[in-house]
Amino acid sequence: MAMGRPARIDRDAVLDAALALADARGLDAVTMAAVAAQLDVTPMALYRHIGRKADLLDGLVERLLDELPSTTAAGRGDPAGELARLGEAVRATARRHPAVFPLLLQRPATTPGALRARDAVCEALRRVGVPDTRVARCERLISTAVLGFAASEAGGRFRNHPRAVVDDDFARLLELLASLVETEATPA
Amino acid sequence: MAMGRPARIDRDAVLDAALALADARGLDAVTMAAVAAQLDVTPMALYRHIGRKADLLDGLVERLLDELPSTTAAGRGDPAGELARLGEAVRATARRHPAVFPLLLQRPATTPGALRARDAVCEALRRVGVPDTRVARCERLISTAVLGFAASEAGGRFRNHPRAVVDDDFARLLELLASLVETEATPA
DNA sequence: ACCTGAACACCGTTCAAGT
DNA sequence: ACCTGAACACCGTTCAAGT
Repeated sequence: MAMGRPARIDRDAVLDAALALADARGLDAVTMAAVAAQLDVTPMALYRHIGRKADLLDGLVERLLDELPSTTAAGRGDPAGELARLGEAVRATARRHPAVFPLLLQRPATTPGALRARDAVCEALRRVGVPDTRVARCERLISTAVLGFAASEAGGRFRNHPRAVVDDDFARLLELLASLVETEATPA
Repeated sequence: MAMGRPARIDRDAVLDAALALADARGLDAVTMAAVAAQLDVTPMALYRHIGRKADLLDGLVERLLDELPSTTAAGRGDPAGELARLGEAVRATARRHPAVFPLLLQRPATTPGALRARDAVCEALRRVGVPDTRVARCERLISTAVLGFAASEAGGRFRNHPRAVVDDDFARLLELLASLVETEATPA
């Protein structure tokens, strides 16, 4: 039934353009006009595909969440290994999208992408032996600490520390979280 | 030498008005026009007192940092006590200024206020027995974890968890950090 | 159905001018 | 020295109109 002319852009194309702009020139550069220009379209054309600019930003956050690791069939690894994998994936996303990343801490963890990322961590925790009653809290603590670190790094809070120092800090954080997991995984 | 007419506003008054606006109606409401209106002045009058809007935002962040606890002569308390004091102070500031708080993770920790807050933590760590060579890293880990948690809370990431759950999560985080401090404070 | 032109209210910022 | 009026380039968003 759908008739009229063929679409030149869609929601995905809009988010692609906006994310590229944010990565290259920062969040302030993500303007309706600039995004539209990348797509060879007028700013008004965007409104058919995204409700308003706030939705566009939400869409960018969702894009980052989709980059985070979902459940992999990784062997029944040790906690430290699982954590290192997760942690580096989060940092890699933060480095790819430093302008958007800090927004992750400002949205409730209830979007599809957030649930997916959360479940991946929860599943890893269960696989590693954390009892069901402890999994949720454990996940919140780990995600918050790792996100907080990565957001700090992406936001530039460690700007004047050498990379090696930041890497060592992160390694120490992961050790600390591994000790948390081990405590929780050990039957009282 | 200074002549001309008396000033009706100053930098401090501008920051007061902007912070009140941010607290009451969010960061988007902090507009040059809105801040000026609170002060019964035109928007252009603000530019003599703050360079540009970005500086105004930096000034708000500095205000929050100034609220954080500086060195107190608290007795040679245990690590857990020191951490609880610090942690609750940070969360209280986050709750007072939820719109501005997340910006804390997006500025290098090199402003006067940031240095003051950092030194307070470092001093507490030394007081509690952490050797000088370990203090800096320990402070970064603690500050990042606490700031990340508080920013998540202020930003609304835990919006749909009951307050009691969030409080328990925070208590668990402090325990974890206390174990870090204890490890560092114990001579190898 | 999808995009555009015209229009609107607002935004940050400058600069010369008033007091 | 401090504030304002006028002006500018830009911003998000609407709506009716074109195809």
